[in-house]
Amino acid sequence: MTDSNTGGEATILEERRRKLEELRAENKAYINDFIPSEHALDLHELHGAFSKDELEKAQVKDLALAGRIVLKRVMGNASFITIRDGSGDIQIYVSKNNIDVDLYKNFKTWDLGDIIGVTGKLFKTNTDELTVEAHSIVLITKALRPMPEKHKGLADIETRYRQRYIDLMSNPESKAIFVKRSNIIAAVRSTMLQDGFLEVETPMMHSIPGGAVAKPFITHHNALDRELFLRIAPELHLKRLLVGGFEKVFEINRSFRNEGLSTRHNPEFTMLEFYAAFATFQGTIDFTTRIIQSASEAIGNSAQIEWDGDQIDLTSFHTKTLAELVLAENADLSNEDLSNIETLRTYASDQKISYKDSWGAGKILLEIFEKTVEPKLIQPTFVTEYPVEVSPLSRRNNEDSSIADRFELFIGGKEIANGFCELNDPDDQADRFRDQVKAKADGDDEAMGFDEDYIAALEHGMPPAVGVGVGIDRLVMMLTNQSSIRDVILFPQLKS
RNA sequence: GGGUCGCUAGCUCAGCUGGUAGAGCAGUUCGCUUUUAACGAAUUGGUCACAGGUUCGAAUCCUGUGCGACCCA
Repeated sequence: MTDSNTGGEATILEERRRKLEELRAENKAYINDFIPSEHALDLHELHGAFSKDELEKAQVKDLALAGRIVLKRVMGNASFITIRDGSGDIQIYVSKNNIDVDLYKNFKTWDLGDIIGVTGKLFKTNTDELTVEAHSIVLITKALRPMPEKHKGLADIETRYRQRYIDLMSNPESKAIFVKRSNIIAAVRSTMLQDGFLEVETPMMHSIPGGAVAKPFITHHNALDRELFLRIAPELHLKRLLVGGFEKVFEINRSFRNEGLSTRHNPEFTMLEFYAAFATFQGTIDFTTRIIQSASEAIGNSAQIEWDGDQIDLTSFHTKTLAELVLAENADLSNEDLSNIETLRTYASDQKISYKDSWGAGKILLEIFEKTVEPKLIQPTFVTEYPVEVSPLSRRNNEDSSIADRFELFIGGKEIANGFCELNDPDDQADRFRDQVKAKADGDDEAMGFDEDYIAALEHGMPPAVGVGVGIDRLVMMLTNQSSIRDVILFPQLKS
C-alpha cells in the first residue's frame, strides 16, 4: 500500500493497470467476441425523430453497440454514460434494474476512454434524448491512459499532430476533416474513372528524379549498392505509359520534396496527375474544373465556399494570360518590358523581388507574377501562356515558340493545379534537359537531370497529350476551409 | 534563414511591478434511480520545456538551446 504520489499521471496509470489486472485474473481483458450490430449514427437517423411514446411502442430492442466511454454521469443505482463509436455518440442508460448488482458496482469503476459493449433497447429520456437502455454491458478494452479534458478536448496543437489518435478520439471536428478528405479523394477518383481514365501505379523510387523542379530525398538500395531518389513527381513515368499505348491514365499518390516544413508544405504530399492523349487544352481546363466542382459537391459544400476568410465562387472559373495579369497589377510595366531581361531585373529590384543572375526573362517574370499577382487570385482563375523557360516539359505554342501551352489554376491565392500540353518532340525535350543540366551545374539544385530513357521513349513516338497535376492536400484544405496543411494530413512531418 | 509570441498537474488554463505553485476537468473515497459540462462532500497530484546567469530569494528578470504558432525572406 502506497500513499505517496497519488493523483498524478503515474498514479492514474497504476490505478488503471490495477483494474486491468483484475480483468486479466478473470480472463476478461481485451476480449474480442463482442460484435456490435448497430452504429450510433444510424440509430439517431432511424429513430431520433420518434417521440418517447412512439419509441416505446416500436420496441427497438436487441441492439448491440460498442464504443468508447466519453462522458459519465454515475449515480448510486442508475447511470448515464455517453459512448462514441465510429459513427458518432449515443447515450447509454445503465440501471441496477436491468443488470446484475455486482456488475453495476464494477461498472462504476470503468473509466473515460474504456471501450465497452452494450446490448439493450432504445428509449427516450424525459428530456427527449435517444438512449440505449443497457440489458448487458461488457468492458472490451481497458484504456490505461486518460482521455483529454472532456469539454474542450485536446487543444495543444503539437500533441494533436504528434499523437493524432488522441486528437481523433476526442475532437470529432478533426475526425470529420479526414472523413471529408477521404470522400474528396473518392470523388476525384470516381470522376477520373467515369471519364475513362485508367488508374495506374508508377515507381516511388527513381534513378533520376524528374518531372518537377524540386530537391529530392536520397535513399540507398543495399543489394544494388546504388543511390535511389524518392520521386518528386510521377510525370515522366506516366507519359511513358502514353508511349506504350495507354491513352488516358492517372495516379493519385505521394510525391516527396526535400524542402522545409511549414503550414503549407509537408515533405510528402499527395497529387493527382492525369494524362490524356489527343485531348484539347480547353477541354482539359473544363475537365479540371469539373474534378474540383464534383469533389466539393461530394462533401456537401454549396457552390460558395469560404477559405481563410475569403468567399470563393466555385461556379465560375476564369481564364487569363500571365502577361495580362502581370500588366494589370504592375502599371509601370509595358507589354514589351515583359521580354526585356534588363527592364525586368531593374523592376524586380525596385519591387524588392530577389532573383539570381542566371535567371532568364521568363523566370524573373514568373517571380514577379508570384509576388504581385498570385496572392490576389482569390476566385478560381486559370492562368495561361507561361514562359517556356519555366516549363521544361511543356509543348511550345504553335504561334509563339517562347510561350508554353500551359495553365496553372489559382484559388484563394494558392496554386491548386498545373497542366500543359505535353512536349513530345524528343529533340526539343533533349535540349530542355540540357538546359536543366546546365542550370544544375550553375548551382540550381532543384533543376532536373537528363533522363535518357525518357528521351528514348519519346523517340518511339508519344501521341499529342495534355497532362495535369492537382495538389490533393491543398484541394482538401480549400474544400474543408483549413489554413494549415497539417490539419488535412493525418500524420504530418514535424521536427523530432 | 530573420522577427514576434508561446511552453505551468494526465487534460484545459490562471499565476500582477521577483517573496511558500492555483482553479476546473480527469483520478481516489463517500452519497445520489431520467442524468446530460450531472450534482454534493472530501482528497490526491508539479524537475513551472531544458541549460546557464542576476538576486538574500526566480514560474516571474537576462542569455542560450529545444519544440510549436504567427509574420517576413
